[in-house]
Amino acid sequence: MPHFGGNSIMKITIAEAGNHAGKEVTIGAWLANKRSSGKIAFLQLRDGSGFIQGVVVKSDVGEEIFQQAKSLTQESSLYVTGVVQEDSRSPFGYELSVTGVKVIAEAVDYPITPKEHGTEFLMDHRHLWLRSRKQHAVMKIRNEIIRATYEFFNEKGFSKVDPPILTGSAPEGTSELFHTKYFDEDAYLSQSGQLYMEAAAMALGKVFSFGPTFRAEKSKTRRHLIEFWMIEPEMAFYEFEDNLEVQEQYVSHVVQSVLKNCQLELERLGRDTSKLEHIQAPFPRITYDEALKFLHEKGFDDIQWGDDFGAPHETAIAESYQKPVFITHYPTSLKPFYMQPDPERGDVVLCADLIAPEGYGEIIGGSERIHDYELLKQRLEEHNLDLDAYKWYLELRQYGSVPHSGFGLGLERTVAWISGVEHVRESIPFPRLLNRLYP
RNA sequence: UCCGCAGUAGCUCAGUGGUAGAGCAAUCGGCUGUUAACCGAUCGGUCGCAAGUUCGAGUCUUGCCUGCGGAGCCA
Repeated sequence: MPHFGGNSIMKITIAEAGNHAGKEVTIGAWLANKRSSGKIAFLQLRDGSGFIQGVVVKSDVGEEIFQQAKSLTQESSLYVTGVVQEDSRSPFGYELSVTGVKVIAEAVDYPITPKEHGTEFLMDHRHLWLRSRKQHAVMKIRNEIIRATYEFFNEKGFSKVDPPILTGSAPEGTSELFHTKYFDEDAYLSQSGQLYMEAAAMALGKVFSFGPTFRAEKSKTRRHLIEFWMIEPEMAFYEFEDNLEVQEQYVSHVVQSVLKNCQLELERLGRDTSKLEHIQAPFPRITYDEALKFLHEKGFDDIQWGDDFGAPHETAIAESYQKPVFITHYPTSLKPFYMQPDPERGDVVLCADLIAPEGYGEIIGGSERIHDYELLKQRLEEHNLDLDAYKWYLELRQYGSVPHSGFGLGLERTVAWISGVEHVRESIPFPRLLNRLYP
């Protein structure tokens, strides 16, 4: 028997295999799948860093090790020792010529077999489903998007600021909030950190947040989660147009980073990368009025000025562009109280939604914020909001108010779009859905 | 909440009123380059739950439960 984990054989990860070609190494791994014949066996190994095939040849390892390899069960954990071989037949470029296998823990009757499964079954086994090649690839892309986000904002001089998750008042009156108790008081789970980020921008200039948000909406579509993650930048002295430029640069940077650093993952997902390659700033912009005219020309007669766009409308608009498209200057009545009116037209606000291509819907909502104290107070009253609860927010306009803008990007929709997965439930490790709180 | 579809073996499904089926998984055997490997055999069932129609219900009717797809709302 060969030795395992001893001093003479280096323990490496699969991702590092290319640096050890021709050398004998040990890999801690799980058995994703296996195939075998009378005299050769193929072990599909994964260790989180990647996937590699182990080849066990009976005439090389002898009867005992060969029989052991043949009897391994799916998802058993192993220390596999072997020689790293460059091999053009492997999509990864390398194989492991196995010299020995040590079982750490045997897995009996792993539920997710290498065949097709339904959504309910896979979601019930989400804790195991994450191990599959496709889900692994989506999680790696999610991680790359997060990494590229920090990189982008750090390079641009932003500071990361963390708004609270437990809040006493509703940032927006529209969405349903999760209610909880804060000792004897009522409290709500945050559905946006924006108002706090505005305060932070007055302290630190350019800031961004990255955290979970909660919407108790009975939404049941491929674009909705109950708990999802948002990136919310807020910038002092940035006006409407400055805001759009940050957004298109940020989204472009994220897409290009994934293209550069996640090639294997995109390939494994079968993503058509040609549709991502030209995602470069600037992005097209159309106003709400222009979008409405376009929709009427397309034959949508179910919508008139002052109505919000539905999913079919957004998709129709997105389909006529190769890039994400900004829809700007929505009617004031459709948008939250804090958005700055267009100085040339009081009935629309300086806002923009960014609609992703290929039917993934709105990935960003943003606007210039009202910085005039009297106007903001008036809007709060118009929306029947409690002035006491918003006292601190109004004070931002009393002490050195400046023009400022910001936006919120929905991480899961962005992951789903870039990965090309159909549903946002696959773009977060443990999705919280209308009828699912477990696992 | 509304509209539509579905629930049969561990998984994916076929079975439209007359003996409960297939592929995969599992178990055993065969196979020296497999890529959801393949070939042979074995094992595997409260047909979502309840009531009804019928000589007879997986199949038809009603109610309920669960899930999926979409809508509204939103990122």
